[in-house]
Amino acid sequence: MANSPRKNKPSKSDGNVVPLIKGRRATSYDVARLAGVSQSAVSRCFKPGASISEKMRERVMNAAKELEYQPNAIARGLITQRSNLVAILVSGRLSLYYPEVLFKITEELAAAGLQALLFAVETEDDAEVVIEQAWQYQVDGVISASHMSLAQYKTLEKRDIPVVFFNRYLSDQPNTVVYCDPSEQVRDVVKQLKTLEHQRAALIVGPQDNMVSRERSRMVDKSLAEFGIEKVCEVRGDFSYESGASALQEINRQVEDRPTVIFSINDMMAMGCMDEARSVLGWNVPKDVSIVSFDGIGMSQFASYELTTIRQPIGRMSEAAVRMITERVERPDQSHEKRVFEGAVIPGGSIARAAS
Amino acid sequence: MANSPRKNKPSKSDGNVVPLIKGRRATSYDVARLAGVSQSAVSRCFKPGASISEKMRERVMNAAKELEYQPNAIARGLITQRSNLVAILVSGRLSLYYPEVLFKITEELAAAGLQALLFAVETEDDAEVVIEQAWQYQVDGVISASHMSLAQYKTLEKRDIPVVFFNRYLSDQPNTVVYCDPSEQVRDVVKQLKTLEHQRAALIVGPQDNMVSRERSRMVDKSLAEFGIEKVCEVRGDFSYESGASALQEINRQVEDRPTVIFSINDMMAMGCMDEARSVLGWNVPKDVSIVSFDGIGMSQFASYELTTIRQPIGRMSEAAVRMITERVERPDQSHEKRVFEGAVIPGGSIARAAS
DNA sequence: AGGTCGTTTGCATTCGAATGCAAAAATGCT
DNA sequence: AGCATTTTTGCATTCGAATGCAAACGACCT
Repeated sequence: MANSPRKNKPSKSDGNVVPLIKGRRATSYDVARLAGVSQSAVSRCFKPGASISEKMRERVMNAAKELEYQPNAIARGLITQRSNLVAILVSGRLSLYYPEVLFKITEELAAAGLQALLFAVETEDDAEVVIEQAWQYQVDGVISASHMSLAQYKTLEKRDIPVVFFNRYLSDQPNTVVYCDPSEQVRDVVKQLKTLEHQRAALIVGPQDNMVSRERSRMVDKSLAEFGIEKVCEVRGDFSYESGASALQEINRQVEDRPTVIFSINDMMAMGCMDEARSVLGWNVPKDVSIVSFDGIGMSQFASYELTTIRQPIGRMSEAAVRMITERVERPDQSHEKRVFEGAVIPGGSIARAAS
Repeated sequence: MANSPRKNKPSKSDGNVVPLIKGRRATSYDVARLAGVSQSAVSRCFKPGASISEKMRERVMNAAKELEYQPNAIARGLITQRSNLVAILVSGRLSLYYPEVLFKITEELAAAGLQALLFAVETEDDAEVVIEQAWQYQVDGVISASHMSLAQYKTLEKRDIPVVFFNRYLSDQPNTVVYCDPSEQVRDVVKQLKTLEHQRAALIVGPQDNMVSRERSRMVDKSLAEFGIEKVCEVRGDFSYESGASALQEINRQVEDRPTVIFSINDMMAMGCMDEARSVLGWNVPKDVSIVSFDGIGMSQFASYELTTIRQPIGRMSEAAVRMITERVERPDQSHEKRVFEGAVIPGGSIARAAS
């Protein structure tokens, strides 16, 4: 018999079709009934590579179009044990600096048939909550661009949810990471500063618990030592424009002999610092002091700033993150991997020969 | 009998518990078995307001904790017909200007027990695809901060999916909207410009199909007319910094008599314009030319720019959008509503008495 | 026509939680 | 204690699609 509308057929007599019962969306059963085939057939039509004859596919697809049928991803997820959802964990800060990253990642995920489930994480407690929520939604993977503790990571690992860290990683722990290592570029820049006769450097770093900040400052320290440039002080900011401005004041307070160059761990603080130098302290950048920073965000190249900065290839990094998560969703046994990209120096107008 | 592990009880004899079969997550049945209760009881424990005794709740919760049980939101969604997912449609542009909006919306949604499913929309064709995907995921609602055609909106409406437009709306169509109407502030600013003896204004607008741009330029035109300031030209940009810079060149080309004030439909172009004026044309802002813009994004207040701009209260707008979508998810018959916020003038240093 | 092999199709079951209904337990009242 | 009433609990079914298995079909060959 062609029509078994539901398991228990309520009325076997009527074969007339209600196109779309007001308020209820069409299911595969509705399509099957209209096309006069089984529900399995409908299901198979929407699964690429399934065994279906051309004739049947056409019949089903016509019925599907008529009823505006689209398979229910929720029901599919339940039976296949694959939600096709990927959790994206972002903190306010990151999304502020790299809006493009989010957009790019979403786009790329969609191209791979995955959806981005966005989670806002500000504190470590947030992360706790968010990880449970992601687990409830059966996400197939996590891209983490926010803070995550080792315990939290272990939880995800135990639950067999692959995690890709974006621009951070857990040390002493095998994990999958997209990262930018600008140490070569730092060395290049410092070398250049040496030839420009710089002698004293100040450093503006980010929050203590931030890994990117720690790594970058380590690189700066190392290269300064190598080329014999003295580090006169180090002050801490929170990555924001305002904190860059006050960092400069702090530097000015701590050091009697003005540094010849200031390194900022990110562009935003560098911009705050530069503006403060020019409009409050009345220093000329780069004549009185040079500024170098990290990130290469769009506005660092605005004519008012033209920072000399070390860019991260975030487009390629986003791509890599998505590729890595999809690979691991397909094959959960995939081994861990670190993809480390080089930075690139954007030569701007913010460095010059040291003032004598 | 206490233990019926599945519908067809395979072994009624054994009561010993496998804590967590490797690789399989605990289900409500597992918890029920461990606690020695029915699956329904477990389900009720996780539903606020359900009829459950204190004693039972405790027993179940202990078992749940032991098994690290969290209800499966996918399965729940299937039976309740509520996914608790809200689609957020963003275009690259918007997310670039208001990264905070996304973050804020996600946070607020989470507070209301909803999750943000992010979709990247660049073209109208993207919107088509995205709407189908959202439909597949049974989203309970849509917040649209990107382009959407009338037909696309009608599709969603027919499917009973509530839509909240963020900073845009469909005219001649009842719809639910969060919007900013800065006409009062435009008038105030123009009035002030009049007292500063400005006579000639140029206008930098955005893409033709962009509603916000059209509305804002309409307001500017109206106020200029009211106060008798001549509009000497109008050039088109694409909201980007670069296009603001080239817009200024275009203005300079088109008009022999330099305008006394330039209106830019958004901050980003205003910044491009300002930089171009200062560093390429060698004009002094605000002495030679004043600049006024819209948005009030963070960097418009950086010391290098200090734009006089008309801010949108995006924090409150994000909140309102979330409130409105949750209301409509709870009660789909809720009538349409427009929430219009006022703008706020941020008095910056980019305007001055007109050059004579 | 009959037989073999490969392809299509349908049947029945499954995923995990929610819920209407009825049975059971707890409570209140005389 | 006995009965009425309320609260708790369990049973059985449901949501919508996917899939292993077996039956039906078709193509091809002798």
